[in-house]
Amino acid sequence: MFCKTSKTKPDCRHCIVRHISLCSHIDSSELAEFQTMSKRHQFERGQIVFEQDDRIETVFLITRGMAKLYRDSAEGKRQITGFLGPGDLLGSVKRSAGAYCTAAAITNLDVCGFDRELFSEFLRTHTSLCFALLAVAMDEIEAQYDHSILLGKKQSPERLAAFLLLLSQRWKTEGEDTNLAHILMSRGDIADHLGVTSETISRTFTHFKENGLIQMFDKKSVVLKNVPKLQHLAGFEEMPAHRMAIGL
Amino acid sequence: MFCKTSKTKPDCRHCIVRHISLCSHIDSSELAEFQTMSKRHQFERGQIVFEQDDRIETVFLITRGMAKLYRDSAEGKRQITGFLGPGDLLGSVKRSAGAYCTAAAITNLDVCGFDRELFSEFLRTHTSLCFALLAVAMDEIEAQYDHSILLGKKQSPERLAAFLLLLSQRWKTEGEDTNLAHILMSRGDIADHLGVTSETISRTFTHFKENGLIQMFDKKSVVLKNVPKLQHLAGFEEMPAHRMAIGL
DNA sequence: CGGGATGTTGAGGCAAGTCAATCTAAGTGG
DNA sequence: CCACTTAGATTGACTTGCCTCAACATCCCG
Repeated sequence: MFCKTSKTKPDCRHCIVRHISLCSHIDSSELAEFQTMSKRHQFERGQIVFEQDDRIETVFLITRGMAKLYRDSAEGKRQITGFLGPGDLLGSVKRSAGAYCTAAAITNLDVCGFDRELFSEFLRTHTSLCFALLAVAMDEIEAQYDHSILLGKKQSPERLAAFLLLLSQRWKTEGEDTNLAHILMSRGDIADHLGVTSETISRTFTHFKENGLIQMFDKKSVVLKNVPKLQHLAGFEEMPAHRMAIGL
Repeated sequence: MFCKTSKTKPDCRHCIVRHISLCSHIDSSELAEFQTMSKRHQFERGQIVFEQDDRIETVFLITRGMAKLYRDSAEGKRQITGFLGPGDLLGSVKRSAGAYCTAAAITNLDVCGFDRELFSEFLRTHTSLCFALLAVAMDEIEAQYDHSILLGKKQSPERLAAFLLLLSQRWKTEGEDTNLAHILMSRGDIADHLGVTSETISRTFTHFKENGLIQMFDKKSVVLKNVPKLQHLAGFEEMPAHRMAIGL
């Protein structure tokens, strides 16, 4: 794996994701032991963290930046199963077998790496953390259910509306206006996530602009001008809640 | 909940799903304690086990029959997130909040019911079971990834081929030919699972018959006549493995 | 043996895909 | 600093797979 490994020792106590990640379930007394297992890494924008069917040796906890998870089919089609940000967990604890997805950094990425075996062993001896991870995994299942509904039943405007609302809620920076969405991924990535083509994403964006639903200063930041209408389009009764995600 | 509760005491040691369910991770010494928590129930074909947004008080382990899990949207669209059979777990351990999906019996259904709180407590005190359930949850996430790929990128013949192969592998009865699939659900259910209409399912079935891919004695049982071609259509490099599923 | 539910087949329409031509933005090197 | 390159985004014209609506067939169960 070609990534920078930082020389600075990690300090879990003052970690930026201490309270928004799985680590919030590790109490102070056990934090020291947990910390000794971790190594900081960095990946550059575009770098592959691990490839589908690769054997997973390390699980990563993202502290900064964003990654995409995808699987390519034999015919060259790509489905992006999700995007992961700060506080999210990358890599399957369970399997010594191959990774299900490829993980790639879409921005520069800071992560905390744990040897999979050690992490797994830590889980087996710390029931509360294991239970917490189980809860995260179940949230992930529900999130995937949501995505199945989106892919199975919604048309493209509904899909993009749902995606924009989700973006604006997850990963919003402290104190920032809730109706601003930073689009860190390309149009093609959005398309591969929402099960449409990038052309359709483009057309839907302009359609939203023409109808005053959104406003765009540049291609990477969208202001949601009419949240209720977007929510109605998306079929959301309320705003999606922030959650910890996991990517396998 | 309107369901029959059996008078016969359950005997976990000789349970039909003892070795193909989560219970296989409970060793004999702890089985007695586990057994005292369980109550057998039966649901009739068509009965609702729990409704979406219902508070979950009981988790069920299916011992016989099949259930479907779905969520209805405000506009009356339905997405079936999965089908569950013997050995599969029904109901979220984690949440005291509402169920994500509605669960309905599509055949007569025998289940083992556990009080959610008790089950959750048992997990917190039995790390190996908790870890085993975590592994099941991660398998479920991967299965949902697969389904996202199906819904996001595949056309209807590919979808149906994948579904038939999955059906023939999961829930196959002992010693039965692997290329026979029992279709316990309706065409509409298949459609709502695969993100198409029931008409499209019908048309694709006849298309498969005309091309010698399958043969049907009646509407409920399909013989896979050309598994390699179906696999190629589905984009499967190998047959899907049996797994324990979980439905929330 | 009827009647309601479920499944099949046909005809026509439309949302989104495909292909292709621009437009834009971000580098890169002279 | 500007010309050149390249990747990504947008827009348009055409095509298509699936949906919709509707008619008909079949199954199941009292």
